[in-house]
Amino acid sequence: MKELIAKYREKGFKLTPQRLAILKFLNGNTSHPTAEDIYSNIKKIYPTVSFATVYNTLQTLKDKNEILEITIDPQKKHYDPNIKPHHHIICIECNTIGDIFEDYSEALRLPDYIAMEFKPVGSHVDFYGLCIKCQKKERRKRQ
Amino acid sequence: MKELIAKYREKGFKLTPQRLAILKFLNGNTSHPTAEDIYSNIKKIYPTVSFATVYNTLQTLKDKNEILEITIDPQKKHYDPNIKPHHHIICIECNTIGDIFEDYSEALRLPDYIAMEFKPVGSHVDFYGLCIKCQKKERRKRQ
DNA sequence: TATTAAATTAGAATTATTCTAATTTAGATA
DNA sequence: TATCTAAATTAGAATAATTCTAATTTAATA
Repeated sequence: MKELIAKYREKGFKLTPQRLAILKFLNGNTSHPTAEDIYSNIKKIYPTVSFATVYNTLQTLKDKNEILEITIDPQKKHYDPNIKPHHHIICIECNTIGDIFEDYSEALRLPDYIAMEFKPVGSHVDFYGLCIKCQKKERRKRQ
Repeated sequence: MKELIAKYREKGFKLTPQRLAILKFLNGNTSHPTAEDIYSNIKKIYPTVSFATVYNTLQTLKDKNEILEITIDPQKKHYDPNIKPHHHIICIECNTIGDIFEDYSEALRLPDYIAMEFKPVGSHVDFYGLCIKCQKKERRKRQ
């Protein structure tokens, strides 16, 4: 956490307690929280925190390339503090998101006809499926 | 268009003029319209059409597997009448979406550790990049 | 310690989407 | 062809996610 603080101060971040709480919450978090998730967690410690602060901080972190915004859930955005390029799988039942650390970039070549229209800068694979919990629920239902 | 009508009537669709206009608009459309795009287009012909009708029809079409909902633009959903599985590339400047007809499924194997947590049912690749128009704009800016 | 640019806040505004409940209508049936 | 009814349409309200506003506070520097 010490390094975290040093790191953000270095980047010109003004380190407020709210912001620090958000950073702490995100640090190493693999649950892909939404803004709402972050807000309600921080609110426990700083009951006056506002959504604006959460969104502002997320925006700043995005701008500084410290978090990824994940567009895989049709309902809302999720955030991921792991900025190493990776992919995701979302459960079509409960929307749980899992991380996939696998480099598919070699295989993901664009066909020529589209390379003429777009210059790619990156790619991301959305897998969708059923998480283990929802698989079990499905099985129970079917019996 | 004749077949289109027959096809939907077969499926138990009640064919109202508004709905028909939506079907017509979507048929063969590769622009990945949003609900708003569809609404404003239909409104030209049926000025009293409501968003509810557009969303209802989209929902029905989704249920009947006649269109795909695309979650690639963080701002809103896009719709695609091409239900053949394919992938997309979105311009990070103007949000234009292009289709990529390429089967990557062989390459997109899930690593074991995640296959234990999720049973995959599908996948979709989001490419992001710059469309040709925005590439040109960028070049102009840089000069 | 004073200064100030940046951050926080409550709450309003905006945008996308969904819901409601009254009305209309397509298509089946008599 | 007229009647019936379940399904579709509508205006507008409601909801949910996100962004904006403008007044206030504060972290970090000088």
